[in-house]
Amino acid sequence: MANKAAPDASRRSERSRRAIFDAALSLVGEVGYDKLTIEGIASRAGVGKQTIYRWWPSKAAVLLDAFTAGVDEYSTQGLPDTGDLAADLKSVLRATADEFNDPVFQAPYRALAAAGANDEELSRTFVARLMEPGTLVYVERLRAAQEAGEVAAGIDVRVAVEMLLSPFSQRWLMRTGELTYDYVDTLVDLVLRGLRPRD
Amino acid sequence: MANKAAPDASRRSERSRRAIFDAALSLVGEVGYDKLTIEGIASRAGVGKQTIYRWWPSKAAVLLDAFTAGVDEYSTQGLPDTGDLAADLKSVLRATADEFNDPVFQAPYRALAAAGANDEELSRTFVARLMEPGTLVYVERLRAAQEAGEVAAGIDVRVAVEMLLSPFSQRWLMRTGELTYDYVDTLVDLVLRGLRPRD
Amino acid sequence: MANKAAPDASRRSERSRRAIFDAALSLVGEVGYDKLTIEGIASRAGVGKQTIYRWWPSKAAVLLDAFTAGVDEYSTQGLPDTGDLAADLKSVLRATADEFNDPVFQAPYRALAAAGANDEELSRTFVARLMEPGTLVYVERLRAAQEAGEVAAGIDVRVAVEMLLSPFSQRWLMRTGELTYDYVDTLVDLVLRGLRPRD
Amino acid sequence: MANKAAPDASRRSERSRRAIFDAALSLVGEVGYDKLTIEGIASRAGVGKQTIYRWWPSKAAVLLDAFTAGVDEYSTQGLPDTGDLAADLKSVLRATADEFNDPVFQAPYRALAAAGANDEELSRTFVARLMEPGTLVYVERLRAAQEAGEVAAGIDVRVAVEMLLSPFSQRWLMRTGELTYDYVDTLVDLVLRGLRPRD
DNA sequence: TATTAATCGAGACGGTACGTCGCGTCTTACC
DNA sequence: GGTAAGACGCGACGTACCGTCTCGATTAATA
Repeated sequence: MANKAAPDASRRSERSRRAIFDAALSLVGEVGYDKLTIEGIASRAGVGKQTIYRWWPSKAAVLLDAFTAGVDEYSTQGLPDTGDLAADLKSVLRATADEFNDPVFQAPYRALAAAGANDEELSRTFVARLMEPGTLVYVERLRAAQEAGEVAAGIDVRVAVEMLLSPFSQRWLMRTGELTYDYVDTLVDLVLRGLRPRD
Repeated sequence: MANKAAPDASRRSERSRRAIFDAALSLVGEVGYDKLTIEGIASRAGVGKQTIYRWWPSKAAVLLDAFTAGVDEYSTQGLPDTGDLAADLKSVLRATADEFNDPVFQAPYRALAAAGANDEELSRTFVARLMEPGTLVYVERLRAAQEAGEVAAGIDVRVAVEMLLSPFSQRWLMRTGELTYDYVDTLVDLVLRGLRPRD
Repeated sequence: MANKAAPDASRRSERSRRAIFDAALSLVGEVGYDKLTIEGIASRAGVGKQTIYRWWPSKAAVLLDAFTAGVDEYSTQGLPDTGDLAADLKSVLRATADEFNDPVFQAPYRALAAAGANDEELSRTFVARLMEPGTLVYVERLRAAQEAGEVAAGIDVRVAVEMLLSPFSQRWLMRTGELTYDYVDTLVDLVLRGLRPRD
Repeated sequence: MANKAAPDASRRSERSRRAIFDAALSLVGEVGYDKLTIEGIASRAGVGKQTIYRWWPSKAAVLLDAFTAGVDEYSTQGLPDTGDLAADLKSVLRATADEFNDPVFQAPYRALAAAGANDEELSRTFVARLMEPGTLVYVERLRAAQEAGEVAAGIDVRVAVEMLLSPFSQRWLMRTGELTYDYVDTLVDLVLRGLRPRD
C-alpha cells in the first residue's frame, strides 16, 4: 500500500528533528499559522526542506508533533482527589484556564484545532494525542465520585465531562468570552448541580 | 482618511455577486477550504478577480457572506414554547443535528469555524452573524422558563445555554462523536437536571 | 494542438522583455551557461519567474532571443566586392575572428552552440537565426565570383563556403587553435587555391 | 598538498566501474545529456553515489571515460595507403559518416562536444582523447602524399585536414545537412583540388 | 589465514533550482 | 465607473539532484 519507500528512521538526525520543532513553535507564535511556511521552518531550523518533507506530510503535522513533544513532558498524573469534588475540579480547571490564556500556548493550539476542522485525519490525531488524555482524567475523577455516591448513579459521566469542558474550550476557541476564575467556578457549580444525587 | 476609494455600491453587479456566492459554496464543497482559491471562484463565477477583491478582503469573508446569504433565509423566529421545556429543546436540537449532519452545510461551516480560530476579526463576525442569533433564542426560551419557575432562579442562563450547545458543537467540530437523537436527548436531560429548582 | 492557452502578446511588457535580455546576457558572461538559472535571470531583471516561463520554454530560448536581439542590429549588408576575392574574404573573416575573440560575444555564443547540440529544435533556430545569414553572404560573394570566372564553374559553392567557415568555427568552438589573422589568411588562400579555374 | 586523500586505485571495484559505464551510456541514449544525472547512473548501475564521486569529478567526466572505453577498442591503425589518395580519403570518411549516423554513437558524442564548449578543461581532454587521434592519421596520410608529390609542397597539411574534417563535423553537430556518401565525395574532391601541385 | 583498513551500496543531510500555483495589484478594452 | 480578462512582481509549493556525510557489510592487500 505504501508507495513511498519509507525512509530509514534509524538514521534520522535527532538534532534536525529538534531544530524543526523549535523553529515551528517559535515561528507560529511570531507570524501566525497562515503565514507559517515549510520554507520558513526549514530556513530557521538550518535544515533542508526535504528533511521536513521526508518525515512529515504537512505543516500541520509538523506543528502537531512539535506541540505534542513540548506538552508530553507534563505526564498527566490524574486529578487530585481531596474528597471535595467541586474544589478539585475548580482547581484543575483554573490551572487549565491559565494555560489557555498563555500566548505561547495559544498560537499552536488554535492553529491545530483549526487545521483539524478541515482535515479529518489530523483531527483524529489531535484529539487522541492532545484532548483525549486530558478528558480522561476528568472522566476518572467523576467515576470515582459516582462510586462514592457524590454523583448520581445512572449519569453518563462522559457527557457530564463534555458539559464541563466543551463550554470552556468553545469560549476560548471562538473568543466568545474570557476564561476567568469566576467563569470556571460558575461552570463547575452549575454542572455539579446537575450531577448530585437527589435526596 | 480612507486611502482606498470606497467602491460605489449602487453600481454593483448583483449578477456577479450571486455568481460569486454560488461558485464559492460549490467549490468549498468540492475541493475543501484549503484548496479554495479566489482565482478558482472568479473563474467558476465567470468574473474578474478584481470584482472579488473590490468587495471582499479575503476568501474567508467571501465564504462567510456566501454562507450567511444562504442561511439568512431561515429567519430565526424563536424557539417553540409548548410549555414542555425538555421537549422544546430536544425538538430544536434534533433539527440542528440534522442540519449539522448535512454535507452541504458542513464544508463551509467547518471552514469558517476553522478560519475564525486564527483570525480574530473574522471570528467575531462569524460569531455575531451565525452563532449569536442561534444562541439567543435558547437564552430567551430559558429565561421564559426561569420566569415560569421551571428553572431555578439565580442560575446564569447564558452559562446554561453554553452547557447545552458547546458540547454539541464541539463534538461535531472535533469529530469526537456522532450527533444522534439519543445524544441530544441525553444532553438535554442532563443539563435540565441541573437547572430545575430544588424542592 | 496548442494545449497551453497562448498568452496575449499585445499586453506584454516591453520593459520586462528588455530587462530579461540584459540580465541573461550579463549573467551568462559572469557565471557561465551551466550556472545560469531562470531564477537568477528573473531576480536580476526584477521580474517574476512566471514572466519568463510565460514567454520562453527554456533558458536556452531566452538566451537565444537575448543574443539575437543584440546581434540583429548589425543588419548584415553583404560582403564587400572590391574585385579582389581573396582580399574581400580575408578582411571579413578577420573581422569575424575579432568578434569571436571578444569575451562578451563568446559566452552566449558558445552556450547556444552547445545547447543546440543536445536540442534539435533549438539547434535549428540557432542555425537559422544566427549562422545561416552569415553564411549566405559568403555564398553570394562566391557565386558572383563564379559568374565573373574567378571561381571554376561546376563547383558547389555551398560546400566551398563550408570549407572556409567550418574550420574557423570548429577551431574556436573546440579550442583547437587560435583565430589569428595568419590563420585566416592561410585558410582563405588554401580554399581559393581549390576554387580557381584550371588553365 | 593534495587535501583530498587520493583513493587507492588498487582496491577499486572493476565490476562497479564497468556497471557505471554501461549505465551512463545507456542512460544518455535514453534521456539525453541534460537529464542524465549522477543519481540516475548510480541507481541503474546498482552503485552508491559516492563510488562515482570518488573516481570522477562530474557527469561529463564519467561519460567521457565511458565513451572512450567503448571507442578505444578500435585501436586506430592509420589510414590505408593504396596509392589513390582520393579513394583512401573517401573510403575512410564514408566509414566515419556511417559511424556518426549511428544513434548509439550520437548521444554521447554530441553531449561531450557540447559540454566541452562550456568547459575548457573537459574540452581539452575531449579533443586530445577523441578528436586528435583521428585527425592525426589524416595528417600522416597527407604528409605521405606530399612526400610522394601528390600534394603540393608548401601546403600546411594541418589546415588542409581541417578543411576536410571540420565541414564534416560541423554539418553533423549543427545538423546543417546530411552526411551522405555524395557529400563526402564532393568534399574530398574539392579539398584535393586545392592540394594538387600546379603543373 | 586471519587481520585490517579502504571501498562498497545505501541513503539522510543541507542546499539550490526547478516549474507551478495563487496572491493581490495593475492595465486594457468594453459596456 | 464597474466589469471580464489576464499580465505582472512576488513568494511558497513540493520535487529532483547536487555533493557531502555517515553507516554497516564486503573485500582485497598485508601480517
